[in-house]
Amino acid sequence: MERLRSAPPPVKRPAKKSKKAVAAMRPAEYAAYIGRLAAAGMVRRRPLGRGPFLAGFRIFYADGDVGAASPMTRDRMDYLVRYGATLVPTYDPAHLTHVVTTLDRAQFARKTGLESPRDVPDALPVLRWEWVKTGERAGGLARWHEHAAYNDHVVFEAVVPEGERRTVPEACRRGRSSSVQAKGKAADVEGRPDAGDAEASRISEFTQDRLAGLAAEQKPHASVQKAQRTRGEPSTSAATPHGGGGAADPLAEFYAAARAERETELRSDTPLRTGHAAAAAGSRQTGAFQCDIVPDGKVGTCPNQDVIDELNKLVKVHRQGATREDGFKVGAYTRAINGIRKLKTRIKSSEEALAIAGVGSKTAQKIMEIIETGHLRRLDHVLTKEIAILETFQGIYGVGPKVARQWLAAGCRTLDDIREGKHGVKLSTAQHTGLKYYDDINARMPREEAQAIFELIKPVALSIDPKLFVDIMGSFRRGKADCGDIDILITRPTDDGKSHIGRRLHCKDPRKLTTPLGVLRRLLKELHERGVITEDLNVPEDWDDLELVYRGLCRRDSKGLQRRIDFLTVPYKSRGAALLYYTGDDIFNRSMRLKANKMGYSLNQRGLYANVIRNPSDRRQKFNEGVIIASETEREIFEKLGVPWQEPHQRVRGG
DNA sequence: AAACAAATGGCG
DNA sequence: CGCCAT
DNA sequence: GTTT
Ligand SMILES: Cc1cn([C@H]2C[C@H](O)[C@@H](COP(=O)(O)OP(=O)(O)OP(=O)(O)O)O2)c(=O)[nH]c1=O
Ligand SMILES: [Mg+2]
Repeated sequence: MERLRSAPPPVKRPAKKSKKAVAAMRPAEYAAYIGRLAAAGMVRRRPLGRGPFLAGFRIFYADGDVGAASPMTRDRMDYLVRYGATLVPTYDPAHLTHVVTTLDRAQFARKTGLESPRDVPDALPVLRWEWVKTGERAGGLARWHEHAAYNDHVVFEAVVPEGERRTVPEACRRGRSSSVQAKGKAADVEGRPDAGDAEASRISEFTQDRLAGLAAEQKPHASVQKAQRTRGEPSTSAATPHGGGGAADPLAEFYAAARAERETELRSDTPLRTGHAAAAAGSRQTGAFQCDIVPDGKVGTCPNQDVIDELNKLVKVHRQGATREDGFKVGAYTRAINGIRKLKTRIKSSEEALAIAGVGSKTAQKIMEIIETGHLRRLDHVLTKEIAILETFQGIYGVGPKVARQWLAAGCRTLDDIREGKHGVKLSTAQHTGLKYYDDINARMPREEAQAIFELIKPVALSIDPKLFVDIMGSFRRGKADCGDIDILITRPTDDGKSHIGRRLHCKDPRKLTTPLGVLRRLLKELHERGVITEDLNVPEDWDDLELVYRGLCRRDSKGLQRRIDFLTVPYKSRGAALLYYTGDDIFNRSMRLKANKMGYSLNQRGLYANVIRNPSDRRQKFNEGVIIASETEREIFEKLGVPWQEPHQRVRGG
């Protein structure tokens, strides 16, 4: 979704309509209107540092407005025009180069009069709004297929030429080669004139009747400003109501408002639930939080395992899909599978299937097909070789969906292709190590081996500083019989005024430090020398920080496989939150954090924070950090969240 | 018809 | 920043 | 894809 709301009123000078008249316009009318303004040179066309990256594009923007165009729709239309696009007010494929939409399939079909997005001409891309916003990035507009609105209508652009291809993103990259956008486009694009100086040509390119030169390329723009915003900080001042002059805390009234809101919800409590749980669950669509439900610990073989197996293949497929729809389907099928897993009897009818939470009519049908035939025929079409290849590539540490798709698109099919650097593939250092030990890293180890390796490490740590707390977390702490890696947490009490990095913050005298280099640095050095740690993947850069993360490989002895190992060091005050985080599992953590979020809190590996103000239109975005209310013990955090205490082995929510 | 949303850090 | 990792 |  859109994150910023920084755009000033886009339209400068009215020979125009009154505000009221504008507000009453329907989307198509507004599109035509703003087109006329643009034609008259009355739209400021290049507001920011980037060039008119939409120059020459003829875009139909389809939003869900019923009557008048909403402010957001107008905003976005303004934006499109401002960056050089020509808005086409109706769905008219012959005169379009792009369709941009926020609609789901059904809405889109209704709006365009088509049966389905499949019926859009093959060369005409239908893209999400997010694609437009990528034009502001350093790398310029993203490739179409990465932002396809619907997974059955994905338009690919021409393959990036050798020289352009990259394995690892380059931050300072400016424009894009023209061939990126050149081919595979609507037929009317061929042989368009080069837009030359986009700036100059734009003046005469606006009329809707004329087909503007399409692929006006962004030329490398000398003065692209580099975003300097600090991570996690709000980029707007939307939360400061009155300029926030000299007040101690400009957000004070928002704290009060947030608190009041929470308390209101608390009063409308259901007796069945604890106050906080109800407050949080009240606004929620899919009911309770997973972390609230303590698993009964019973294990039995599932009578519908075959169904689950087939549906999981569908999850695999959609996991590799790049669209938003795919993302939601992954979630939807996963929820359905969780529902099915709870059943103690074999599903016998579609009615029975439909009764399962998370199973709707489509999934119920699929379930019955599996029950009756043992197989889901749809999988024959969607579970392709390409899916398997993408999964193989993503098995390399440091390779995610983007790089995997890039390699596939470039023509790579096997790990040997990657090893041989075919098609211009380049590897980062971590990827290189990941490929070298591909099989080792992807194997899980018996918990006994994790234990044994840990016992090589712990004494070394304690010999550096006997007051350290050192323990294995992750799946090992949850009691799993096999572990994907070893997760080690390190901290140290400060009752003697020292910490696991010594006292360097308060004491400059190196002779008084407990550990001259900091525990972790000394420990890693020692373990390298002993041959326990064999490769680094990710080494902390600022060793002065109390919170450090290390990732690498290790092995029990020269005959052992290479195993992934992670270290996390934290301030002693954070130990409860860190324990909670690092014990997981990941799904459990997300559930706890989601609940915290909905309660007006925020939970991370440092603690539980209250009075967190979030952006109402994007709840993931925080306006402030909040004030810490729990961090020293796990139990305290459970209590404040109203989650029943659960031992590590009970905190399993994922497969 | 709209919602569905963890939170953080390192690399290049 | 965008990607990848936990 | 499902739920509200
Ligand atoms: C991967 C991941 C882990 N975590 C937390 C919870 C995990 O238990 C902890 C360690 O991460 P992992 O080592 O990736 O997970 P794990 O130890 O639970 O399972 P495995 O046996 O496969 O190693 O970090 C998250 O909070 N979010 C994540 O996305
Ligand atoms: Mg682990």
